[in-house]
Amino acid sequence: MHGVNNIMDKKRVYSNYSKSATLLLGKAIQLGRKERKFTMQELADRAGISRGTLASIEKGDMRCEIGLVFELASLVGIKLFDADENGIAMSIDHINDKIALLPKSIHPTSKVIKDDF
Amino acid sequence: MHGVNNIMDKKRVYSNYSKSATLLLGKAIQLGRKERKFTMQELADRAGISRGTLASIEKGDMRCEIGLVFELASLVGIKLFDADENGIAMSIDHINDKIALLPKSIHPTSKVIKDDF
DNA sequence: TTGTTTTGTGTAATATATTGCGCATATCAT
DNA sequence: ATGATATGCGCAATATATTACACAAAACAA
Repeated sequence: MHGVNNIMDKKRVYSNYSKSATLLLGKAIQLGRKERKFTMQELADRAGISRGTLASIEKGDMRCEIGLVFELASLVGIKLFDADENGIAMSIDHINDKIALLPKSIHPTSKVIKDDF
Repeated sequence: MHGVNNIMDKKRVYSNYSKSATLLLGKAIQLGRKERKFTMQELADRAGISRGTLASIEKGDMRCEIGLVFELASLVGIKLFDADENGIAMSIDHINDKIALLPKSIHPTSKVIKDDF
């Protein structure tokens, strides 16, 4: 059960930026689906999810699994990240390289050093 | 409870593309966090989530809420959608305009018309 | 090295998402 | 207009994520 009334149901707070991003992605999925003449049921079946979940995602629901959203985006041909020919795997390596150059754990005293320039 | 053994725990299937995208985003969040000298606990507190969830997200867990992932990305300064790229980077209004031009519901017979060119 | 803090990992309890269903409404093809 | 299908939405049951906690190991500062 949720709260005693609907007002108490929401727990988290999201920034407008991430809300817009989620809504945009949902709308893009809906657009891609319609461009390809997929029924909500058809696309949901292809993604292995229920029609209701697809509806939530297209409406920009923040609480859906990121895996489902990205999978749907992939199914309707949305390029999630602008990557070069080698794809995003290469970007992951690149990010790993940059992470390797940073300290593996962050300690409180090291915070001061950063912002002096 | 999950399955009797770990083999049965996984239920969904994801494409390599969306797996890479999720991992890339998690790594980018980790990189942004370290660049800003944030402890995992600090960033988790700012996002209002637990340290364990942040760890899952940074590892590229597909089953986390998209709202949390996007919120974290926003907190460490990741631009989720490049403004003028052709991928997802359309405005919500623009996408709504394009959706309005398409039929509001998809019917089976209309499917044939699409793929003739 | 020594002490301190971060990080990695696992667990049970709780919170929440997802599902499958039914029904009403809207939309489309004819 | 009529029939057929898609969509919107609410519900209870189930599946899953998230949390809080504890512990060990690794990383860092001095």
